[in-house]
Amino acid sequence: MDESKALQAFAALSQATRLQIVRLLVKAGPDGLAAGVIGEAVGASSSKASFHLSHLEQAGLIVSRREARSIIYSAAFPALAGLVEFLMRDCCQGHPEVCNPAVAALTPCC
Amino acid sequence: MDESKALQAFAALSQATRLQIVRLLVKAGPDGLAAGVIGEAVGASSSKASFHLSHLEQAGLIVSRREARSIIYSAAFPALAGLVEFLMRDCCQGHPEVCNPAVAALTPCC
DNA sequence: TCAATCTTTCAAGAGATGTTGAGATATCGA
DNA sequence: TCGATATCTCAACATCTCTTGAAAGATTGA
Repeated sequence: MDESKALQAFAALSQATRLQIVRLLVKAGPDGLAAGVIGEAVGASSSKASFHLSHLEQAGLIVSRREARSIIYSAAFPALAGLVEFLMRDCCQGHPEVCNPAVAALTPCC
Repeated sequence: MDESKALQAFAALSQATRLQIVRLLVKAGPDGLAAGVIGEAVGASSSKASFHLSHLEQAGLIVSRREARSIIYSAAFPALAGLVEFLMRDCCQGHPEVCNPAVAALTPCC
């Protein structure tokens, strides 16, 4: 993950509809959800949902695959992990206690 | 960390100068850096640096304290950890392997 | 092939955001 | 107090982003 990719990812996450979508797909897991289901879940028109889904895919935060008439989107977990790593890189510098909370925040779920 | 706070934080991180500043302060650790030093490090005028530092502080990602004539900014590590936790909340749903990379990304530094 | 379903693309308007330079505010040493 | 240093505030301008509705593209079952 380089700086320009991270910028793009943060920009993608800085919009209410898109953040809702990513969290929905993180919860949905690897199976993902169809575009129409996502749009309905976040209260967006098909055009609006498509616009934001493209934006997120372009940023590398989600991936898509076609399944019959539907397009299924799912979270790009490695990209999300890379984003976290990029943000906290070199965070300790001899003070492990300052970034330990970030690790602690993730461990309960895994 | 609630959704609107997370949105604000991601918006703050979605701008090149601001992302540079946060990473600089993450590396600098709890001691922080003076506004002037930060501005110079990222190649921003005093006005530009001040604008972005305010933005980041308003988003809760950095904190400031006055020290003589300087204002010292430092990373708000708990807020960064909260952001990570918000993004990955409920990520596993029976598939621990999908979010383990995010944890692995942070552990080497601590 | 035809009609139905699901999704994407396009253009235009409204609104939000970043940059700039000048000036204001706060602190300190003489 | 006065001048110097460090930082912030303000307004105007240019630019980017989001939303909307209509139309186009892809896929499937009859």
